[in-house]
Amino acid sequence: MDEADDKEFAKTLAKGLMVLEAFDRETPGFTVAEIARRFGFNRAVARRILRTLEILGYVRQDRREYRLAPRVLRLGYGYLASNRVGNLIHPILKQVTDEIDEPCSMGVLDGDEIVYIAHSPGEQRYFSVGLTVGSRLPLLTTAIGRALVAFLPENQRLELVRTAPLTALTARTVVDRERLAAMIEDVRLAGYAFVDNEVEIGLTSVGVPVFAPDGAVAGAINIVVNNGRVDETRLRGEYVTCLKRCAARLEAALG
Amino acid sequence: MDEADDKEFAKTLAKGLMVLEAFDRETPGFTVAEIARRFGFNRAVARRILRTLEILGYVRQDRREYRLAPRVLRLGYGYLASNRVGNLIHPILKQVTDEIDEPCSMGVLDGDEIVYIAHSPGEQRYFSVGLTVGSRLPLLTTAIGRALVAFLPENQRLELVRTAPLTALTARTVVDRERLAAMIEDVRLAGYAFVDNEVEIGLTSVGVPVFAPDGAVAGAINIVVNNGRVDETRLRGEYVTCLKRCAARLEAALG
DNA sequence: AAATTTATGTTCGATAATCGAACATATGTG
DNA sequence: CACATATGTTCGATTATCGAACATAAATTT
Repeated sequence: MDEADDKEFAKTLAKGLMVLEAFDRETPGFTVAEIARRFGFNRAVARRILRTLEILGYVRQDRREYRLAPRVLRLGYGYLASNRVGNLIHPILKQVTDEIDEPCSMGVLDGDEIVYIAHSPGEQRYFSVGLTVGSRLPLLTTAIGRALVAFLPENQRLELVRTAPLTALTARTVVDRERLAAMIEDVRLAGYAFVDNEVEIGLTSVGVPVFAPDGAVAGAINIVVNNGRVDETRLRGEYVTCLKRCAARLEAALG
Repeated sequence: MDEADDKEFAKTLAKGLMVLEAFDRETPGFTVAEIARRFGFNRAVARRILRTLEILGYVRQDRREYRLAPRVLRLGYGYLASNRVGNLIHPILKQVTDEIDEPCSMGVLDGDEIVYIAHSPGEQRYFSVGLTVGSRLPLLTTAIGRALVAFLPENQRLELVRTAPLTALTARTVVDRERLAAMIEDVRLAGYAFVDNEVEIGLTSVGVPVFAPDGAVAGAINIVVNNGRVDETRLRGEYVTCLKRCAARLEAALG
């Protein structure tokens, strides 16, 4: 973070936002002291921030512990509304799920991660990973991420391939950046990404890019399936075709 | 807002959050001056807040205009993750949509509004209103809202029936609070809410409450249909039954 | 093109918001 | 019950934030 320019940076605001982002599936609640410790704030600071957030309705206090309140959803909602996720994107993704009963999502680039902005779940029988709006995934290890990166302007693409985090989620995860660069090149030529067992053993995913009217890549969409349910030929054929049709619809709707 | 206690309230944080909430479908972008005018900030203040938000990645500047960046989704994501919206709630709602192909949502109480925390769209052919995670609806005019209010503790229920905003969205909207109180009483006895043309002419909706393990109402779920597609008997019968089954599954999963 | 209007960039002293240490009180634990 | 730990509360010191004033840039009009 480039917080160098002292006079032009509202530190209190930054701290408050840090606090809001701290809440998580693993740690849904914090006491004042926990927040203070985690961020190195003085306890009085942590307390004032939490109290402010409580007065504004973003958190609720239960005993000593503060938890997020539904009002926090307002903060992200403007983004979803601006991008017409509800009335355009989500229904179009649902068409994919209707056609082939597998979960389908749309994500956009945020820093060096993919953020899901819409998700249409398939049958819920498998797929333990809980993906929602706001879920984050690594850029270089996922089909949706590679589909997006592959169509970024060259300098940005190279930069991300060089620097984006790369952790081996499974034994099959490609962590060699040279090899990755070549794979992403292939994605650009093929027009889609195919990722097999690199995120979680047993999951295969295909992804294609979605373009903005000006030709820049705006995001990407994917389908995730359990291995064995669908063979590779069909994934690369029928499923990719379905995704591409979906991408075309999205481009038409958003254009 | 109870900003009376001077020493214990971080004003800069509050201002920053106001700014983040300002972005909208209608006004997705703001200049520094627009923000300053809207909230009565000094321009230097508005600028510093926007620059801070930009450095932190929550907004992006394009020419003079600032727009939300996908990072804002992090702020609400903790809430969704804490409540297991992705891996539990959403798949269960999808079962409803699979069974009867109509949109189904879950909402919770936020102040005197309902906020959607999960939404499973049906066929996209109709239903222009774009509902997503984070969408807000009036409490007393919607089936989902009435289903929730009806099962709140008495004092809170009466308070909300007395004070929650009540605007006539259509000619059929019930705006008489006495009558509304009686209707909500009926909802509690019947176990579900049925609302017909009060939100938008042509839409009918049914809603049922979802309870937390401690017996308190945690939220509510609904189905919305276009008039004429389904007759009232079937809505009150089959559809309500389906919703109640869904509510039971949610209660089991979250309990 | 020049003039006018409106928006933004920038600076800097004044002000009040924020900080942090220190102590008081509450809560949990062995 | 005593000890450890967490939170509530206060208040002077500090410095982050404010806002007026001016400079510059961009739109709009004549």
